[in-house]
Amino acid sequence: MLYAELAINTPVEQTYHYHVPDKFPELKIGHLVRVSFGTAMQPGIVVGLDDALPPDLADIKTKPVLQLLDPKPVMTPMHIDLGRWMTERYLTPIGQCLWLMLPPGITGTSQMHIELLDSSAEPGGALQQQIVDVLRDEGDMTRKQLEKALKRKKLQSALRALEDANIIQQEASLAPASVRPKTVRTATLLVAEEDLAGWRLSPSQRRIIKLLARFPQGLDASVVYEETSANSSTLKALEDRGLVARGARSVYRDSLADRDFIPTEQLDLTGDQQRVWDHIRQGIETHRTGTHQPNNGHYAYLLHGVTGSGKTEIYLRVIDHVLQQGRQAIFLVPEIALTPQTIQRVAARFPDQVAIVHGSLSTGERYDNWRRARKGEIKVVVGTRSALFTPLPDIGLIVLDEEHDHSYKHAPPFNPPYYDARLVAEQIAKTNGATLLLGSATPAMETFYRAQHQELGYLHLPNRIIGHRNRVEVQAERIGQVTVYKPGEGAAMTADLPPVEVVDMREELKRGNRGMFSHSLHEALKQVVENEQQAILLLNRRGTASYVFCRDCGYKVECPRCDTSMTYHRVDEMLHCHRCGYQQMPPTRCPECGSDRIRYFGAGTQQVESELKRVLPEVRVIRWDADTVMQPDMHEEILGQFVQQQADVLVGTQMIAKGLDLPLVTLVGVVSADPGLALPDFRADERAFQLLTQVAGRAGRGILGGKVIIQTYQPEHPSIVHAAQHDYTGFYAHELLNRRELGYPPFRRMARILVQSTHPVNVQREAERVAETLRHRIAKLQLTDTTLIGPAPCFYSRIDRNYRWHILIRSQDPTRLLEGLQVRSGIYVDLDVQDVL
DNA sequence: AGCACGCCGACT
DNA sequence: GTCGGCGTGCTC
Repeated sequence: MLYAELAINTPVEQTYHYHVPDKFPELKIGHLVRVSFGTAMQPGIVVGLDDALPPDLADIKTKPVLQLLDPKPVMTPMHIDLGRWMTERYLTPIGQCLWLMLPPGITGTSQMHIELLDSSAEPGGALQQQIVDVLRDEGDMTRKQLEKALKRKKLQSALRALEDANIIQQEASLAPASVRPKTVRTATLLVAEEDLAGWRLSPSQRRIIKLLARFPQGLDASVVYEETSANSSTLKALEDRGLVARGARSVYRDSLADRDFIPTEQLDLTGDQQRVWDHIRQGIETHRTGTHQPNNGHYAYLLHGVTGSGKTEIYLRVIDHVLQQGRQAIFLVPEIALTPQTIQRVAARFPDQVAIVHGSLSTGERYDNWRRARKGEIKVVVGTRSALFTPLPDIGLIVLDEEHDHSYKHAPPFNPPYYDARLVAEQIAKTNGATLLLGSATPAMETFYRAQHQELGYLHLPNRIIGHRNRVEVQAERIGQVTVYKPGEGAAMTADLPPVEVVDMREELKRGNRGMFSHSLHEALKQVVENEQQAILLLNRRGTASYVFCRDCGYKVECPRCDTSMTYHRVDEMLHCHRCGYQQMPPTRCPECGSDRIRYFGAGTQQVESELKRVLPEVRVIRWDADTVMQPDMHEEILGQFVQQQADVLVGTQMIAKGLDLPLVTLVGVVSADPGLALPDFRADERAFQLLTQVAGRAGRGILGGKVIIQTYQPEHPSIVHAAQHDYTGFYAHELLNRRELGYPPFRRMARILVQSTHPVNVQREAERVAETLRHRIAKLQLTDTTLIGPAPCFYSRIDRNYRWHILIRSQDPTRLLEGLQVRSGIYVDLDVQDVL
């Protein structure tokens, strides 16, 4: 007898064994099947096949595999191994780890159907009687429907009593998948056009025939309607007369299908790029020939390159190389909407081979991308962290661009496992003999540390490229200016990073300037506008909020669900909560004292815009932040407007610091660098440094050069000092000392237990209970290197009605402490925490 | 996650 | 005496 070991999507760590009836001779590892599990009907993934049961299960009687839900395996053995690895690393049940890799909607959920057997029954008990009445009036239904009809849950015991009395029967079934292949209607002409000479046909019927005659293979009905302005009844009429056959065609939902990318060729490499590329290529060759030592060998690299140093061209070269070997590549970016230029470049270099995978796709699009990838029809997947799990048959390369970005961490309020895409990518690379490239201008502390310790190959691109000498000269002539840049190696022109001026706002205050802009920044902005160049103004407002408050009594409008200040949005004239999305009308009178002197205060982009217009009345401004971007596609629109010089100044928050290439920007101003420096997060300084360095890199990417002005009240802060000097290694060395002293990553791992509850008392009690358990275990297991911080309220102490407490754990191996820990709902265990706010 | 089993208060 | 509360343990 053949037995299948299945992973079921339940919060249970173990797998379950079922026997395989003879009618499934083709059953393979990775197949999705339907089985009875407990009282439910569940989908399961085959993770093992064997002729015998494991010895400890020898005298168990197995249930059968009931159905094959997809003729093809839904994942490769590599992906199953990856799931097992995640189970161990993140202490998350195998089922949940594997389901993470499936497109949503591919399986339905278990449903309990209730059938009334004896409609004349008079059961004891009011509830039982109600159930019988409802079933008699409305017919058989599912458990969910019954709960809804009776407006109550907890029907368990009543239903069981009814079943015992043979009044009803309950049967579990698996609901059908909510996502399916899409089909479109087609039409094909069945006769020759000339044979219809004597037929009486309406004008629209004639138009259809005429059109279809040109396409003997048939056309999509939608095209027919569009071209002939006929409708389906006309087509139906033709079908009824036997002239046209209507059919259906299976299509892929493809969000890229109606976008054009102008194919581009490879660029010549600079000397630096050539060295990096040679290094990677040699690595791939050695790897493929098997002489490679996987553990200290460098199939995994940190590509450390300043902004504009040409990392993307390296990525494209490696992708191309891997595709030529017949393998596929995954290219991850932090956020699709914020990196349109990068995506554009990848899509243009590999036309018709790229799919884009991210969270805002419809389930249909995700399903179709997934199916195409599984069939080997996609060569390059570009996407956010979840794209890592695309079932490509033979992954040869994984790129993580801007690898320091925190969006590579999967974290609550999503479902576990709380994986780090950098580590998962490395695991895939390791098991699949693939190359891993982690690229950044400001690598995460952990990543650089690992590169220093030879766990990752270190590749460096220290120079910014402005362009080819020819192009630069042509451009300079056109603009009528001499470029400030110098020729580098080969044909490339390279540039120094822009000079950074740090303005001490305390001095400005002393000189009587109480405005938002220092004298320096004001002058620089004026210059930019006069010279018809462009500027970016960054508002670092991580962890800060603006206020709507009463001038008379000081009352502040707070979100009733989060206890954070609400922000006024001019777009819809509403107050918004940035944590949970709650909205309300702005008060016209103070709810506390009745005063009508309600004021809006805070360093929002709106305030920057108004102030800018006050000091430079002729300036044209575009704001780019979460308030102006209502839909995801507005990112590209805003960016497009700025690129086309419809504005002089782009004002925005963190998101403007990402990988934008804006050649006309000659000035970057950081309005205030200070928020974010004082946050209770051990990565706060690192984040601030990264943000400032990244945004500074936006200046002077064209031939015009540029400069950066950082306004701050803490000019001596290490994050600011080092960012101002573009000094990554200096910052790294300084921060590493801190981390070592405090036992933070990379010296120990940092785990976090987050406790959420709508009851402030419960949440504290629960957090203290968990902490007590942990202290107990630390003592019992003698985990001398493990220390707890907390329990304490989180920085964001309430989000969306939930009060939040946490416990932070510093440990060489938090797994030992946390494995087997009972976590009830509302408790989230994150073993590699990024954000601790 | 569901669901069954099991042991204690408030209802007929 | 039963209904139903949720604590504990199991699902091949």
